[in-house]
Amino acid sequence: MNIFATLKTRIEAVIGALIAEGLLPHGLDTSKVSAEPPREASHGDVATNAAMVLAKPAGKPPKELAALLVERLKKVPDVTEASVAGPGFINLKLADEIWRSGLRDVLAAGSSYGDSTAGKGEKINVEYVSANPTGPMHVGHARGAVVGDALARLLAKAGFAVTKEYYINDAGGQVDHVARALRARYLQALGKITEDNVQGLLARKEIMYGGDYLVPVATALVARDGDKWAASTDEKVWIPPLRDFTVAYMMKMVKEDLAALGVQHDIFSSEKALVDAGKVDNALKFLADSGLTYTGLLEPPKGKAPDDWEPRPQLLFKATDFGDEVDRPVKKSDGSWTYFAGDIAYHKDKVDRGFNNLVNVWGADHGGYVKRVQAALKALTDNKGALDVQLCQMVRVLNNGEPVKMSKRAGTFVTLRDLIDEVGKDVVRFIMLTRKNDAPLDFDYAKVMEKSRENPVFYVQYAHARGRSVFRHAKEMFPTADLSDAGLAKADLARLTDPDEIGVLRALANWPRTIEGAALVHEPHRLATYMYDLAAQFHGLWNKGNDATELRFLQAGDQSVSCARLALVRGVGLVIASGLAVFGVEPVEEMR
RNA sequence: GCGCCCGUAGCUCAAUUGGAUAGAGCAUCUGACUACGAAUCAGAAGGCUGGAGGUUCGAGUCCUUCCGGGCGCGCCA
Repeated sequence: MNIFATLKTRIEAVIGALIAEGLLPHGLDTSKVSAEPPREASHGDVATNAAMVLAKPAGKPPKELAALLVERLKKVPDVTEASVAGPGFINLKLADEIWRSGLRDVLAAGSSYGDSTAGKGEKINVEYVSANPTGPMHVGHARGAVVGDALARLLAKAGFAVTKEYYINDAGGQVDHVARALRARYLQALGKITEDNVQGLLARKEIMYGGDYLVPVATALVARDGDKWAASTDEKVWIPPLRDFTVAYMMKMVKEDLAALGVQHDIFSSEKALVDAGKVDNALKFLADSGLTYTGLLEPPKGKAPDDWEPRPQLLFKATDFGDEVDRPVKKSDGSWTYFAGDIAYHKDKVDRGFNNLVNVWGADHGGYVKRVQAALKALTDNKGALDVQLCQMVRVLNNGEPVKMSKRAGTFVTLRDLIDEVGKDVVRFIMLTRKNDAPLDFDYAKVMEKSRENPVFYVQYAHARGRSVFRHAKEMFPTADLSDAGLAKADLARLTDPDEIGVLRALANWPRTIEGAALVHEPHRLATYMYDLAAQFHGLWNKGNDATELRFLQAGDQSVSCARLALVRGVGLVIASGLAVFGVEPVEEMR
């Protein structure tokens, strides 16, 4: 248990004692009582709002209640000072020893420090990337991939049973379009048509794909099937095999790209497989049986009616019963299922697999789609299921402030591979996690490689590398000392007395609650801020040793103090490393 | 026209989920290197949190409304 949770239970015990003595009413709800580090360090180590949230139900003015609590809190173990401040906050000061014992906890837990049981082992499904198998992955996919992957790792660290999932949209018209484009490249590869012919074909409205990336696919198809698909002009003959071929090829590319990013999914779910298994029909029958679908007409969108609008009866899902703006079509007017119908089936499938807690990571252009899927999930689970959709805003790729639009490799948009080639996997991952995902992000090649405080990746990695460097020196200086985590835990930590040293220990004690908080609200980027701040404190302490040499971590004549400080350095390194692990980033041993 | 997201220092962004005097970096100004790597650090200055109402002990955060920006808006996926 972390220090703040410990203090909270002790505060609750004090309240309980006051209730038992009849000084506070029975049945007092303490669920809103908090024990948090105050923003302002001068306010002490822990602040509680107990007096303020309990004042009304207890029928006492906040200040009076606070005074009562303060008297008792002063006697609580590890509390050295308690005082009332502002409107009724109670500020506690703790003995330095509690922070030192926190450091021992870090060393004992190692890389699992900060792990939480908040998730109670509950199953949660995180679906992310889910890029259509129609072409190479681009920057936008990269952001979704990193955010989803880090969120999944974060939730796992916070005690959830996480499944990482990818939904392959391999059933709709998009993949047919790619098949048509592939056919053009295929005929070209066979020498039957020229590049000009290809461009002519690709310019046709129904063929929206066909970048150069299809050329090797066509070559591979020729290698496998020869000219088997060249003769027939009937799409029905060649679309299915070409579609399957390209989907398989594209998914292989997608998986390679994701592997290069260090992203791995547990499950790949196929839309086509859902359709073929009849799950769409089943899901919609389920809704129909619940009386949640009907055949009706939709109003045209207000203020922006399409020119060719004409009302047509369609099968609609009663999304408005579950908080959506309008009812949503599940069948096209030709009677075939809409994409939404497939998505209903897919989410039903997730529910049937035991997930009531779902997270989807989507691009911001799908924002308009959120409510209807949430409505569908509520309908499918009798309002029990929860779906959180994390929307990722655009990434602007820049180089020294100049927009980069084209890929060097693919010649069209900036691909995920471009990013990795340019700056490396770890930098891509970290930078993608420095902003909350619903805010646009600038990704500047030059800036993210800069070696300065401006660049959070560098700054955090530098702190880690500096710590490792201290240990390299320590091994020479104290060749017989036990510098393992277990050995350092036995160091005389009472030698850590400088306010800035204690300050770093306080920061380490905040790691577990940072993890829990970030996991609960699905915001992995919070860890980036934490790591940056911890790095800043560490660099500050380091530099203090430049002037005050007695504060340097290593003191040649004093192994005892050196080991205490090495324990601190190691604690910082462990926490940074465990934060980077959530981000899927390797901590570096030294900067080069 | 409707819906969703966003609006915080000159710039780029935080802010413990409703907590106290809203914090960092950059830029500006002032300092610290015969170094456990100064690739860093210490300090100064910078704010009516887009505007106006409301909810309460307490609002950047929640509600209403307006202004400004982004995304989306029947049978595309």
